Amino acid sequence: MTVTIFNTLNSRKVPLEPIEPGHVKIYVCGITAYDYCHIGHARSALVFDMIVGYLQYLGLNVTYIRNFTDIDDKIINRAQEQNTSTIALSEQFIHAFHEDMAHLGIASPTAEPKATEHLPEIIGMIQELMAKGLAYQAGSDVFYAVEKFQPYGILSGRSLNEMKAGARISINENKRNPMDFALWKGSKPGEPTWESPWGPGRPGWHIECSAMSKKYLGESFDIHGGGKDLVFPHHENEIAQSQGASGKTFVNIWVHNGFVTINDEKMSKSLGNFLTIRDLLAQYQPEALRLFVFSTHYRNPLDYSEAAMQDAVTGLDRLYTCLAEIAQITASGNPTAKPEATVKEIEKIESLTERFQEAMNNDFNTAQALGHIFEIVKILNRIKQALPSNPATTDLDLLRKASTTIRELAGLIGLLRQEPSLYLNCQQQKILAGLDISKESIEQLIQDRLTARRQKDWARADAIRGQLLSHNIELKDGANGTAWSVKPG
RNA sequence: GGCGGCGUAGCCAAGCGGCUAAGGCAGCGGUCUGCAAAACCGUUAUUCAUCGGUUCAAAUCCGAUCGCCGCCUCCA
Repeated sequence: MTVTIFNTLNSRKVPLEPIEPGHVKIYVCGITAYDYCHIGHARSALVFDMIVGYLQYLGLNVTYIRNFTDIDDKIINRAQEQNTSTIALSEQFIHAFHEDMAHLGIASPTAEPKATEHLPEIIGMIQELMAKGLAYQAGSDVFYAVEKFQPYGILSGRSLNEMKAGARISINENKRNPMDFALWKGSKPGEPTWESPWGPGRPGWHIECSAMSKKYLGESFDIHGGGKDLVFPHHENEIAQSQGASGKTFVNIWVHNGFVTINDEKMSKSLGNFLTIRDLLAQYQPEALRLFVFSTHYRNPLDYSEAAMQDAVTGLDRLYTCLAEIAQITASGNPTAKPEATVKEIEKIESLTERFQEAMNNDFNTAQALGHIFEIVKILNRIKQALPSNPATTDLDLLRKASTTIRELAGLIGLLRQEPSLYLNCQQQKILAGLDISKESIEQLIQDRLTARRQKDWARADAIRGQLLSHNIELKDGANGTAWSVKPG
């Protein structure tokens, strides 16, 4: 079975058929490096990390390019505000980005080219476009003549006429058509500049991706990705540039991930609901974020809320708890005992890999794939709970094998990569750090309560339990004494 | 105004022509417990925004209506 992917170009799921058999080439628009990355950037990075990882799992060779925009208006403005250079600023945030990616457990792409390191390629492509009559110089700027590129609008499904009707086009006297966009911008005083045939200036935003994708992946390649907001104008313009220059199909499949909202509002600094990856990871495990992100299909909108994250944390704990408990089973197994697992359950468990792949092959349906995993966890828990003291060998084998499979598959989307018992311990440790009561006091109170319980002084025992609960400490009386944990939320 | 998307249980979310409408969270019932908590099990939509239509068959296709959202300006 082959992978099918939703293609923005024709709004259809299409089979992935690499141009070069067995080798997938993918380009994803990365960040503009002028600030810390937010949860929306995280989603995009996670989604393409998942896609690349899954394709590799299928045995495909993947060349994955993700660029940095390290020169543009926002960077120039921010650098001026902070009295620093554009280079220093972009370097700072590229570094921060790498840190964030590492914390999220995102694998490095094959290459991460920067716009400023590809000026010769950029200038070369602009010259090519001018030679073909697709671009023109106006003053110190160079513009792309969108009317000259017949398919303009093919990706975003709009025609130039429709767009002209819209009132939101910036007016620029130098443009022949208001929709024309800058390939090269003549620099104003104080701005970083590069020499060019049109005088000192800098590249427009879109041309860098055309130039760099060509350099690293060739004139035609398999997948181009990015956030939904990049469809127009960025990706539309890339098509105009690359296809205009080469005369060949630029990209076969366009993949766009949906947006992240916060409490149903678009993230924006003015609304004060701007959440950076750092903010988030200060509070939650990276894997909890992944579970949250991948619980929704990548093309659908994703609404962030504390409650949603808490759900993800709870879900992750559930998965790890199941694995940890299976790992703790020490029984060696009775070859003649009657198995607990039913035929139906065994079938479900054994078809997990197949069903997981089926979901993933269908436009990377991680939500469904995760659903399959949770379903198996439920079955494993049932079997585990029903196990007698001397359990059947077949049951133990089944549990252990399934456990391995679950970790393998979940690992493909970056989940359950930690040792289950370590994960659970770590959760506890982290929580401990935030307590307003010391570990010693907790344990002393537990001892006091134990004494009371021995004397069957239930009133006192319950009072102590209530006291600890007021500090958010929950007690769990078990066969091996009393354990405690911090109440979530 | 133009283009596109969405509306499935209390919440989140798969399913996109035909097996019992996945799964998670919360709730409830149970096991356990001195009582709890935790853990685990079980359970929770005759119905998929509304109204029509196509079909032997629709949450899934078509049309209309209502309600959300995104893009059209920098944006993942």
